[in-house]
Amino acid sequence: MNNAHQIQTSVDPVIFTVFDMKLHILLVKRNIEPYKDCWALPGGLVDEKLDQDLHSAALRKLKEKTNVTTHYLEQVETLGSASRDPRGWSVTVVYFALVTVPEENLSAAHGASEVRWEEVGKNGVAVPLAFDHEKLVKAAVERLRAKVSYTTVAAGLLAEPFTFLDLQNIHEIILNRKVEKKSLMRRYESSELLTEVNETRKEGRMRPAKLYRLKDRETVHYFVRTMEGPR
Amino acid sequence: MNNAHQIQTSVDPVIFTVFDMKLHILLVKRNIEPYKDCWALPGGLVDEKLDQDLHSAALRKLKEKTNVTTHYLEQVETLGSASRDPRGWSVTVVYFALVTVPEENLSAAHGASEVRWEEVGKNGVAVPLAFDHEKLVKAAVERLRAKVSYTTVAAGLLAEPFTFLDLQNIHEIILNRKVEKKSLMRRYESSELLTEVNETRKEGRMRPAKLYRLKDRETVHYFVRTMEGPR
DNA sequence: AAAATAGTGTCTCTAAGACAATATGCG
DNA sequence: CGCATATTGTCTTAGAGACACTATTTT
Repeated sequence: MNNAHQIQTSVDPVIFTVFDMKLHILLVKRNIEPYKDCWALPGGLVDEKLDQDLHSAALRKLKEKTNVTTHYLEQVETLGSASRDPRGWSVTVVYFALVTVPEENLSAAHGASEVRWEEVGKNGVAVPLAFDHEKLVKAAVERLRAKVSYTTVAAGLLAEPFTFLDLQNIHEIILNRKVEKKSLMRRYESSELLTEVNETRKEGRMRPAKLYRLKDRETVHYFVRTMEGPR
Repeated sequence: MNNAHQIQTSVDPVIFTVFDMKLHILLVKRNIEPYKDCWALPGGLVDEKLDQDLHSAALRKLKEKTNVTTHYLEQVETLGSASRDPRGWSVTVVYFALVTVPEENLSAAHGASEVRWEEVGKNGVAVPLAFDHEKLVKAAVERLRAKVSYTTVAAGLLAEPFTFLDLQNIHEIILNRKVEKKSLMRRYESSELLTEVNETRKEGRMRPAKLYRLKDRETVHYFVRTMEGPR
């Protein structure tokens, strides 16, 4: 049992944000082989010296390749096989992260010559991705959709303060379908996670909406039922 | 970026079964350092030569250390850190597996001098475990309980054919609380996963229960609501 | 028929879906 | 005021919890 293991271990964060009424993920263009010049997730090898654990490895990747900060980071799944990387057996731990607004200062560094927010459509992203990253993205999107339909995580994507309409839009964009205004309202009321803010945003010539903040950006409420959508 | 990674990668299956009206997991006694003579999960290093991917690595461990077969194997989570193994940075992928009846012929082989089914109580197992295995067990038990409360996975633990009471017992044992007979019945009826079998089991001096089989042991039905239990 | 467990009926309750009805701020 | 959106009311429906009632064997 003393075979020196050469299994490469990496973390691959799928970083979600919403803008222009669309769900986006962050991609970087690889500038080394294999898959040079191909778009990929902003992940990379775990560094035994730098990283205390997997979670902090994922946070380090987030910080290095972008400089977004996140209020939510969750492990999705781990893929490992002999075939997923041409260089040999490899394992990657997929995370998904939610960030509010895309920062302008995305730093192209550490093996990334370019960084870009890419729209997530019905069938994932439009560009081909390196390795099995399309599969990883698919897994992360599925997890995100599932989680959004029975928790309050989606609220973490919003910049504060936000209106109820913002909240509704976020849900509809992520789930890619309409959600019932009243149902959503009831859910968030019962969660007691929102707090009204008494500022008000102008926004044109009609009744202005109330503004809300999360009492605690770290707390996620779990509901016992999933939102099913129209029958 | 060419540091030779020495991260050990292992899989640790948490193998569940139910007998004597109690939930049990399979443990092996380690016969090598570190944690020699300590009980541990029946896991071990991924073998680049033997294993095509993580899933088959988990199946191999299952087969090697025990010879149970399972109808259900699910990845739970991956833990990796510099500190969880005294020998250095390591990553382990935790799986949970459901097996029907404990087989008598547990083989003590491959680094295990003893194999044993250990009862899972309210706070995990009674014996101390090697490494961070108690944490891994806790994660697996939580996942199992969650899953049982909104899917039909529990049925996979039963030897066929089984009665409805068997099904109810399995749920109550895993969840560690009463479940409503009628609710459970409705759920399984709506899932359309069971098929009546027209044999009948004698069993003493009262009305015999209908016997069921799963139409397909691989299919798991997901409900949109969680069973909440008594209010 | 009595015992004893198996299986069903049915009432209540929670929360979601649907969508109508009001409320409110501004021009 | 009237527009346009915000917010609330409320009816319906699905499915869980509670628990009583009926059914079916065997002795």
